[in-house]
Amino acid sequence: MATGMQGRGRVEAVMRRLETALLDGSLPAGAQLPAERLLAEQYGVARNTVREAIQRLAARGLVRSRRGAGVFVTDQLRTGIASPWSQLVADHPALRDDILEFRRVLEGATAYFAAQRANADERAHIMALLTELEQARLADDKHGEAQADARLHEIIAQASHNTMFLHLHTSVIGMLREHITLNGTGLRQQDDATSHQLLSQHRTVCEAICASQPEEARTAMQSHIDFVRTRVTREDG
Amino acid sequence: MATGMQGRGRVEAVMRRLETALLDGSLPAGAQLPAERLLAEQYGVARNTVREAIQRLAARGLVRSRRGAGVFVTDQLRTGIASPWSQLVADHPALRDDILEFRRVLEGATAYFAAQRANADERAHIMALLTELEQARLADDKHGEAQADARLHEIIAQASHNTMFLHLHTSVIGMLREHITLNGTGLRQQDDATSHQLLSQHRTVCEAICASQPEEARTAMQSHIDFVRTRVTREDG
DNA sequence: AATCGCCCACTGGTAGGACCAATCGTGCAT
DNA sequence: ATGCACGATTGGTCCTACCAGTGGGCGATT
Repeated sequence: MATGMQGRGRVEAVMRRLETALLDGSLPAGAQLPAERLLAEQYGVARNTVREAIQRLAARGLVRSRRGAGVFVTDQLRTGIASPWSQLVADHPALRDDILEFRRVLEGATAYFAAQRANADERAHIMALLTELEQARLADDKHGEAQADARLHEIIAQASHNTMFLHLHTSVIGMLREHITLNGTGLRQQDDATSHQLLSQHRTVCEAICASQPEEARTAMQSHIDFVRTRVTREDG
Repeated sequence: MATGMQGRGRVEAVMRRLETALLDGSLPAGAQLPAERLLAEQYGVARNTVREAIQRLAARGLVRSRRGAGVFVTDQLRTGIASPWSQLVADHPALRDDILEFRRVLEGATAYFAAQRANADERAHIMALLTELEQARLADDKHGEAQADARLHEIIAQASHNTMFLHLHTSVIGMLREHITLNGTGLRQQDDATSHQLLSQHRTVCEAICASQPEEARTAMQSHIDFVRTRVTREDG
């Protein structure tokens, strides 16, 4: 053993060394790691240990290994740390269906209670966001459209005046959005027809909420989610 | 090799299988995974492969391994969604209303999907727990009654075949139960009349589920939650 | 000489063995 | 009944061997 690496947690020790190399720039993005056999010899550990350390880094998206070629550093340091769910969502497409199914129930109930309890300010805010969404669509601003969409659902969750719905909304839907932006499996509203339908659905939901019609708000929101679901489930990996 | 696991990505295949077990509840939080040697034999792969898969799960915080003891499932999936709540619900009892309102929606939908998708085993399990609940009541076994009640709701959540409902159930409802038992604000069934009504409600829910009547199951479950809500909100402070 | 194609060294991926060290239940001795 | 020692079990590490893509270099072809 060339190095003074102690017996407790050799895998973690190797992983930390590699992490350090990633952070201090000695292993920049795109670089190729030394061969596993070489790393094992350099660190004075077995190749198994090196492999397990690399597996842990790969699980966090820091490196990516290609059989026959080598292990390469990704640029995931910028994209931030993903929650444990996002990886699960990526690996298990069935989970996406479950989430969308849950979202249908959750957002339906959220719209229901929002229609029941939204105050004047919140209604005004909702309508403002709706017009903002409308203008973003007219301006063909996809990014602003998505942003306004997110904020609209957010304020509706807030208007439900239920902490559970609000928090679950931000965490679950945020998780789903994270997955979408990470993997690029966008339900992308590239075509104008889809975009227009989405806008129309949003308008129906908002009007129902502002007219204090809970049942209508729920069914409108659920129809909206159903529409999104049809757009997202037909592809898949 | 025992299983038909192809040569491409055996580590990932093992990891997915374990993830699936984590998601569908067959490996609940705190449970111990089978021994690595056993998993290797079961999956028809080398122990190295199993270890590397476990390392990847450990890197995401889904499991934690203790030398000499075993590999254990963490509650990362639950805390990822429900983390700040257990403290908040203790500090702000008003949240309980929000939780009960949410629970009404959640368990209603859970019963709905359970009635839609429960298989024969799960239906049998549900009915078995129902009779168990019945006998616990006849024996005046309050503790056993509460236990059977919890397990009944749990298996219903499992029968919904939606991982989101299952995990939210175990986290949110579990948290609520914990809070209830801790603070002693037991809604429960001091008087026989209440206990009898609860049992009757449970029977209605179970029968609707086993008869594949989603709408009836949902309304029955929501009536049940409403009943619980009236019993819990009038007391305490 | 330029180009194409094959081959082999190198890479990660998997297998299966052996041994060490921490843990925990069991049964014996007190 | 209590406490201690032992051993079976488990994860941690090491080793060797072999399989399977990758890619570059070398030779044959044009």
